[in-house]
Amino acid sequence: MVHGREHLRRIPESTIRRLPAYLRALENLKCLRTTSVGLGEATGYSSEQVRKDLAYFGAFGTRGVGYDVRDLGQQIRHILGLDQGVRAVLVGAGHLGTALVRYTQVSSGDVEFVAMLDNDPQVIGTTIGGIVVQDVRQMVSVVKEQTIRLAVLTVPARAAEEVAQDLAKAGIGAILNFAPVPILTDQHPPGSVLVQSIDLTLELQALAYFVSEHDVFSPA
Amino acid sequence: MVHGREHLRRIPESTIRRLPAYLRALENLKCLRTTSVGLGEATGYSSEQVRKDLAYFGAFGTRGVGYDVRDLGQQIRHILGLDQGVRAVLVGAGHLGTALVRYTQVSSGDVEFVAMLDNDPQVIGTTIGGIVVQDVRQMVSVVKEQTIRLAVLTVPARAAEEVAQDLAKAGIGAILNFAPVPILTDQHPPGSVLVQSIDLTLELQALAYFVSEHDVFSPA
DNA sequence: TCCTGTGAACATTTTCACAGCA
DNA sequence: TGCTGTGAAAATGTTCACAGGA
Repeated sequence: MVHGREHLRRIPESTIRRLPAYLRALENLKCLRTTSVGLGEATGYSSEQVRKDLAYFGAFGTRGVGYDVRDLGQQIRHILGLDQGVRAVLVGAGHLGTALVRYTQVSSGDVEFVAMLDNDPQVIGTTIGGIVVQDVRQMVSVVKEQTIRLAVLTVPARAAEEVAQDLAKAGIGAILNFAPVPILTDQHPPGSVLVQSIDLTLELQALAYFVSEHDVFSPA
Repeated sequence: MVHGREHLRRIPESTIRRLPAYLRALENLKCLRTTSVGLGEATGYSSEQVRKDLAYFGAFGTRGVGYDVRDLGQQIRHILGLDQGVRAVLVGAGHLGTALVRYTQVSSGDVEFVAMLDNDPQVIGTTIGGIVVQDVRQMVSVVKEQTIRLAVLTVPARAAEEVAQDLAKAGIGAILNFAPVPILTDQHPPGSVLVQSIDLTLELQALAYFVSEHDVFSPA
């Protein structure tokens, strides 16, 4: 017989990936209450999707009324673990890395970059967005000492795998990889480090398919 | 009765999104032939997935042997429409936009940025990565005259929706949106412009969930 | 024998439809 | 009555298992 955690049905990954969008929509709302329809319109998802996603974690709404904006925001922040504060490190302080750090400092609360690393002596020691760039050879100790759980990787493709393996050894929890190459494809055990890759080239090439009007089955 | 295009079963979107990864893997291969297992290892997908994806478009392999690297590359390039050349425009020549253009000039063939736009008089007229930044007010004519089908949007959130609507009016096919806000959520007709959003803040917040060890069901 | 191509089984995700509570 | 919460149905995507040609 089941007891305790009846709620612990597996949460779909796709649900988790939508929660931050709901959170942002709530933060942008001026009013005190909203509905699943309202949240759906603000995020581009369907109202059923919103209700189902939220219901995985409990009954946050009031039937006939809707959701309390402030309370639901706190709930989602708690679910995501943002209420604990999340520390991140950027590895590769080139143009892209610099832009990304500046960018998140403006728009994202709750996840904070606490360190930047590079291997270029010209860059090490400079301050970018209020953070002093350190030598990438310090990476393992920086990650361990500051208990950093998230890494954003903006190093050249040739360096990505080695850096990723070192991050794994340092005990990082997840890597957001911008290098145009798959990393950590054979982990032991698999999945101990979560890798999420964003690859501009691949995204653009996929979009090319959808905008091209040619016949795919005509001879190459 | 069905005749002609028997092959025109619907292609899964997820298949399309993997094709560029296969293409890159093929381009990095030194040898003349490979197999679905080889392509799987190079991309991180399963060999069954590779075979199924490719088989949607025809029989490109040879049983018992595998795939011809050069030929399969050409086939995928053709399927994606890359063999026609794809022109893209960047809107928002700030730090992030600049980094992205430089980045793709290095790593991505076949999709080419042919124009950059901004609204800052200080930036308009400057040359970035060999491209002269033009006034964003020229956008519609630039897109139409150069028959640009892809746009990358790196403008501030408050400007994103307006720019996106203008891009839609100009007849753009797809937008890769980096602004932290949903765009074109109510199109008429829906789906005439394909929108793909990449939102660093949302990605980081989602990863926060997977790396946090707290109990989601404990009180907030 | 080797590796592709593919129907069938399985898994996941989304949408539908409505019961149930304020 | 209005809007949430939720099983059931539908759609989508992945893995399995093997038939079949080189």
